[in-house]
Amino acid sequence: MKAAPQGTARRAEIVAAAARLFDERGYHATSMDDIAAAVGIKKPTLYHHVQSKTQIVIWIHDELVHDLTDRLEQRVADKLPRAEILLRVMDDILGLLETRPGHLRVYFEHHREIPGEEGRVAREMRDRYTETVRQLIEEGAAAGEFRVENPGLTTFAFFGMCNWAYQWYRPGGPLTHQVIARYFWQIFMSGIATGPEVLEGHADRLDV
Amino acid sequence: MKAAPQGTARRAEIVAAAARLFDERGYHATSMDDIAAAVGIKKPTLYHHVQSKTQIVIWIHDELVHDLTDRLEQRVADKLPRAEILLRVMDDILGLLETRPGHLRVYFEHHREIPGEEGRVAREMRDRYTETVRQLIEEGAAAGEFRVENPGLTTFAFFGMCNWAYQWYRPGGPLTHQVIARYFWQIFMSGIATGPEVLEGHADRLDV
DNA sequence: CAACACCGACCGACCGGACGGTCGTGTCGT
DNA sequence: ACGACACGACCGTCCGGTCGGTCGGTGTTG
Repeated sequence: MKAAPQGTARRAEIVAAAARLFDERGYHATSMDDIAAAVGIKKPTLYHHVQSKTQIVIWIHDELVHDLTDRLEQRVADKLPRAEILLRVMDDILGLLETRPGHLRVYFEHHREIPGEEGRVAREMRDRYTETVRQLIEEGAAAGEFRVENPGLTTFAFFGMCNWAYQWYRPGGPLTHQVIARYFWQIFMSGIATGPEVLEGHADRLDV
Repeated sequence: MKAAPQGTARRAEIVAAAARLFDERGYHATSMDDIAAAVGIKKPTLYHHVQSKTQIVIWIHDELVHDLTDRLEQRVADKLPRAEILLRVMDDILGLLETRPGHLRVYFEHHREIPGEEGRVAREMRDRYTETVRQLIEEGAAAGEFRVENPGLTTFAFFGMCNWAYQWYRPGGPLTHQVIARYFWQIFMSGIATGPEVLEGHADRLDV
């Protein structure tokens, strides 16, 4: 049971500061003292607002996963074209790198640190998100929109493109997340080969 | 009575065990005691073979980056078709998930823990690898093989697909890394859309 | 072939420091 | 006078790393 959303401003501040520090220095290289200092308070005061370090990770994780899930399910409910939903999913994820800096790294690299029941729930939420996209792709294939042999693998390729961005994307660059999302979506939809002749010949023997 | 493996063998054993533990439990959740136990020795003996925990990370990192770089540059020197080199790069990376389990996670998530000069060199090696692929893509574009507006972004999309695999791929599944590499390469080259009509209409207003 | 020096692999016990977390207390605004 | 917010001082633990020493094998020397 959690306290009712009371010190919401402080809490948001703490989550944002922690996520940024975790992103920059790494989770284990960031002490509770560091987080407190970043918010302008001392450690015991930080513990007045927060139960544990793990709880901050859980907050970061939950904020992200709810944000993403809400948007995705709204679009599915609105019955947007499948290809467009995929485009927007990419944009959602890339956009988070600007609106919630640091959150994605925690989400991808530290979700395993959430123990017990809360960890189970957290991982369930991510699976649900992935599964929704997988179904979208599968339905698109059944409808003849997509050429998909293995929906699971295709989903992994899809998420790989945009999820990987947390490793290199930094806000403030020349390209907005909207532009990047559109670009990746184009590749995912149409590929980069100019013609079939580019693909011929080298299909065999990957073993050597 | 059992003949203790000597010198380099021990070192390889340590690197392999450490990488596997780092992958399973996380780097910071794995103590030097754990690593020692996994090799069947005690901590002081481990330190007889190893300078520091950081050094193990460096070893893991270097093994991987040299392995990848050697293969890639050999293929460039052999003047294989560019599309085929890309296919093989994907297969190299996916293959490492089997031949060097755990190494990729350390490579991606903990390279920032290598400090000072050695960290600089390590990061230079990765950049060189990425840059080689980027040039390959750029040349392919100039040669009319690939349709590429932004080679840098295209490279990120390419690596995203295969690098992300360390998050979900587990050896022993129904699909070999060769099959997955081919599959991802197909998507990267040709996309999944069955026709241009799938792409039309939803190109504007990503802002909302 | 003994006596001895040397050496690499090995380990029990220990150190120093960092870090997550707590306690008791003070200080406001209401 | 009460709760929310703040803090200095402190605790227990864990962990990277070290110290001093044992053991067994391998020359080397008379």
